[in-house]
Amino acid sequence: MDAINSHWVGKILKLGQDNSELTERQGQVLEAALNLLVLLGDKWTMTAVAKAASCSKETLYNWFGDREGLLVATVQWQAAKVQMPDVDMNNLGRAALVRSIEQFGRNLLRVLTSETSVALNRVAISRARSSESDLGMIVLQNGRFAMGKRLKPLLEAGQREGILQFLDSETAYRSFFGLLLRDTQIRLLLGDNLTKSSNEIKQQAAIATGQFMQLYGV
Amino acid sequence: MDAINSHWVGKILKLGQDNSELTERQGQVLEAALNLLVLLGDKWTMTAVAKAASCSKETLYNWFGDREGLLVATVQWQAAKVQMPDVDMNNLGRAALVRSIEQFGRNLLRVLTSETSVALNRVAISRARSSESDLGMIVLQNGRFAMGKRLKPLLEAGQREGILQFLDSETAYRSFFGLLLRDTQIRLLLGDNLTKSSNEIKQQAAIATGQFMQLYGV
DNA sequence: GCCGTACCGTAACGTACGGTACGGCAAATA
DNA sequence: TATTTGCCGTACCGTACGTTACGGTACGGC
Repeated sequence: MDAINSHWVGKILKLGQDNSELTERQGQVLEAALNLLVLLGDKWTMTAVAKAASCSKETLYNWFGDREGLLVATVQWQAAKVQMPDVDMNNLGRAALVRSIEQFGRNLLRVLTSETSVALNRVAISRARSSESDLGMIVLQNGRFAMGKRLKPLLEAGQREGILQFLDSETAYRSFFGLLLRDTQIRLLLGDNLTKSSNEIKQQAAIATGQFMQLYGV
Repeated sequence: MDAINSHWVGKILKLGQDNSELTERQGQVLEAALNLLVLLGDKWTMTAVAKAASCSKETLYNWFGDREGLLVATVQWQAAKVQMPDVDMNNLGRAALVRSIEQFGRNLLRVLTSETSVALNRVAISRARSSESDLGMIVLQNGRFAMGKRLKPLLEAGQREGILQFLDSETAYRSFFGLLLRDTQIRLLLGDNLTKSSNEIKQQAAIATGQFMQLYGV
């Protein structure tokens, strides 16, 4: 594939994390592609996307280059939709800190157990080795790492206030992640039927937060 | 696929967990298939297996039925090789209990971060939705659940001795799993380069055990 | 009105791969 | 020795899917 002269390469590369360059129609196509990814999993195909989006395959290739490009654009389209609310950093008493962490945990758990996230992680994992564009890293960047960037300042603030204690916030975050998810994510990925009601998510976030405070509270 | 009259079905179904029915030559083929799975990932193909094992495709189909059957047999072949040592249930003082848990954690962490485990989980995840034989469940059964069967009696003994306290051992096990692995497994699956040295594994198992005792010790 | 551009629908191409068929050969069986 | 069996190597078939090509339509600019 001679990518040098292709008119779409610039667009793909420029896309980066945000999708401000996308037209409304392109967004519709990506939305259809995303839904189909959740629906079909590894049977997701260019023809199917074209049909579902009511567009021609030629358009898909013009806009996104190839299958991998469409996949990446679809993943980023979803990533841009998931915006974690900023955590509340004001009036950091212990109770407020706990509330913020717990709130964060609820969001993280809700996102990572959603059908969409599971489907996206599945496809990224299945292509983790062979993919040129390293879809796995994109998913990690937009999921696991982006979350860390949100939570860690809160944890560090908690440490400054003398409420928390740890050597580095990265490790503390990883602990919280483990307490929160346990084996949930891998079981979902493997097809285990762990349906998490909104209530269970709330409860699990509360438990994890309590355990986290027990380990890292002063 | 008309499986009713196929002469191999009985063999496949009888296999179950153990592979006592396999001839030595069949074991060699599965070993080659396993190595190739680690090496090729989703590019694992019947032709490649036949070539690597120096056998004909026809033989593969005669022995294992179809691609899925060979995949399942390969996974079970690996599962039979990984035997967790039984945990030491005697003289259960607190120190001995902690030592046993930590030892268990080391093994679990070593297995689940191995290239083989990652490759197997990858292929099971990528086929989680479409697979007729539910490869994901087989992997879970032989990995996550089999481990639980080993650790839980130990935890329950610890509770009887008044060293540990929890509502049910399943939840306690899930907590330990989370503390031990954190985000390690998902990151490995997604292609993140987390090389765990034997020393780091030891250290991480110690940390997780300490935290587990902090949460569930009396 | 005419041209270029963008897009849709669909057909066609190339290839990779799951699955099958068959010839040959060597060991077991009779 | 003659026959059957089990397996290797390889050629082959059918199909699915990524990718390309092309005819047809809508539309904005000159």
